[in-house]
Amino acid sequence: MPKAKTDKTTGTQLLDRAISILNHLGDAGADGARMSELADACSLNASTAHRIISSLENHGLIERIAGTRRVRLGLALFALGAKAADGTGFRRACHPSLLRIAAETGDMVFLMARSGFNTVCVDRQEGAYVIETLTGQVGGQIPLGVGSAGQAILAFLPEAEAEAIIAANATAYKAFNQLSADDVLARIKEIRELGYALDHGQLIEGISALAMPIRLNDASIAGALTINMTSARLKPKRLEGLLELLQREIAVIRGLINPYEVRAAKPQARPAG
Amino acid sequence: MPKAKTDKTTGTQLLDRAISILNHLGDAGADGARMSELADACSLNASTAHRIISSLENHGLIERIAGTRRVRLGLALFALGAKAADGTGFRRACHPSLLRIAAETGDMVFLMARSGFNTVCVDRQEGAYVIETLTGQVGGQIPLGVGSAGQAILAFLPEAEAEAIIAANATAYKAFNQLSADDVLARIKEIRELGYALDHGQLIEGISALAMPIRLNDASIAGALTINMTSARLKPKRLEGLLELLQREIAVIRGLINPYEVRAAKPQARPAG
DNA sequence: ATCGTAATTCCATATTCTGAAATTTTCAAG
DNA sequence: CTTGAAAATTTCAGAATATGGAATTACGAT
Repeated sequence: MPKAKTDKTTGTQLLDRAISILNHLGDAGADGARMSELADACSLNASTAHRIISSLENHGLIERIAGTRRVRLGLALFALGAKAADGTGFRRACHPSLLRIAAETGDMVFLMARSGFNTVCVDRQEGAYVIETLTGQVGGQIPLGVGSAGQAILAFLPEAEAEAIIAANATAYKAFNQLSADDVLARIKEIRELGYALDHGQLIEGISALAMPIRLNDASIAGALTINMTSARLKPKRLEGLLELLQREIAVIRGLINPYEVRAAKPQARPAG
Repeated sequence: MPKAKTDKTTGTQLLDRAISILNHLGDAGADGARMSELADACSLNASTAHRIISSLENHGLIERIAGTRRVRLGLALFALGAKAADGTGFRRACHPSLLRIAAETGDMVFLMARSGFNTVCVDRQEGAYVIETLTGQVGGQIPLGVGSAGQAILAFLPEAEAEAIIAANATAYKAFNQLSADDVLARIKEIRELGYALDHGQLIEGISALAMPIRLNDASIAGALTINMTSARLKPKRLEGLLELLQREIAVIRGLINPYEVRAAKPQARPAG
C-alpha cells in the first residue's frame, strides 16, 4: 500500500497528519482502529492524534464504534466520496458503455482511473459471469502497474511520470505474485505498441484481463476500460472481437468527454487527426 | 444544506477550514469551483485557501479540471468514501434485505442512516418501478427530518438530541415544500406511537414513502429501511403487508448486526422485550 | 478490587499557519 | 498582437495556533 508523498507542501502539517490518519483508518477496515494504534501508525503524539481524531469526528468523517474504544471512517466521508464520484462526470459518461459491453460479452467490465500512485475502480458492471478480482468493489484500489488497467494507464502517461510511479510502487509490487518494477517496465513497452494491455493469468491464475486506455484529444489519459474473464473464455479469435468492441465504445466515450476537457488544452503538440 | 457546527473543537482550525472547503466543493457538483469562489464561500483569505487546496490536491482529495482554473473533489476522496461505506458493515448486513424487499414489492427500497444533521442514502435497490426521489443515488443526503426515513430516525433518537437537530435544521426545512420545524415535531410524535413513518405525498406530490427504523438492542438507532412508490400503489391493504415485510426484514438485520454492536452496551435502561 | 493501558484534558511554549503584499499567470477584449 | 483586469501563486515577518509533556480520568483485564 504505497502512501502518497507528503513532504513537498508547506504550511499544512496538520492537514497532512489528518489525511494520514484517514488513510490508515481506511486500511483498518470494518473493525476500525484504536486511537493509540493510529497515533503509532502515523508517528503522532497521542495528544495530537486525539485532537485531530476528535475534530474529524465532529465533522462526521470519523465515527466511534459503539461499545468499543475504536473508531472507523464515518458516513460524512462516504457522502463526500459519492459526490466525488459524480463530480468527475467520467463515470456517467462511461456507464452506458459498461452496460453494453457487459451485455454483449457476458463478462465483468470495469472502469478504472488513476488516483495518485494507484488505480481506482470507478465503476463496474457484472455480466453473466462473475469472477474474483483484485480491486473488487467500486472504490477499490491497487498500485498503478499491477493489473492490466493500471498498466494500460501507465503506458500512456508521460514517460518520466510513469517511471517515477513505477519506482515509487516498486516495493508494493512484490505483494502481487512477485511482480517487479522491471516486469512492469517491460510490459508497458509492449502495451505502448499494441495499444492495449492483456493479462493472461499472470496476476491471478486462471483469470484473464483485457484493458484499453481511454485517451483524450489532448493526449492525456482519462482511465481504462477492462474486461475480466476466466482465461478459458479468451480464445484468440474472441480477442479480436473484444478489442473491436472496446475500441468502438472508447470512441463513443471520447465523443462524450472531449467537449468538456479540451477547452483550450495546453498549446503543445496536438496529435494530428 | 445545513453545515455541521464547527465551533466546539479547539486546536484544529486548519482542519475545519479544509473540511469546509471539501464540503463546498461537494455542493459545487460536476463543474467544480474556482479557488477564489471557495475562498469567498468559506470566508478565507485567498492565500490560505490556496495553501489548503494545494495540499488537498497533493493528497488527491481534490483535483484540477484540465484546461480550466477550476477544481473538484478527487478520486482519493472517492476511494476513501468507498472504504467508509464498507467499513460500517451495516450496508453489507442489510443488502440482502433490500434485494428481497425489492423483489417482493417491485418498488424502490432504500437503506438510510444518520450522518450528523443529515440522512444519508447508504444503499438502494430498484424494483420494477423506478421513481424520482430526493436523495437519489447512494451517498445522497438531505436534512434529518425531511422525508420519512429521516423522521423515523429522529423519532427514536433521544428526545433532546432530536429537538436539537430539528432546531438546527429549521431553516433548511423551508426548501422542502415549506416544511416547518413544528411539522416535523408533530410528525415525530405520531411516528413514535406507530413505530413507522408514512409520507403520503406530502414531500413529493404523488410519491409515497414508508420508512421503518432499524433499532438495536441497546436502544440506539442504526438507520431506516424505506420503500418508495407512487401513491396510487399504496392501498390501505397493501400497507399492512409492507409493514409486516419490513418488520420481518428488520428482525433479520438485527440478528446480523447486534452481536457486533452490543458488546457491553452502556448499563442504561434497556427496553424490556 | 487492583493495576496497567488507553483516552482525555491542561497549558506554557515553539512552531506552524496566517494574510498582506508582491509577482506571475491567465484570459478576455481591443 | 497588445493591453489590462482578475485569478493564481509565492514570499515572509509576525501572531495565533497547534504542539506535546505531564497530569487526570476512564476502561477493562486479571
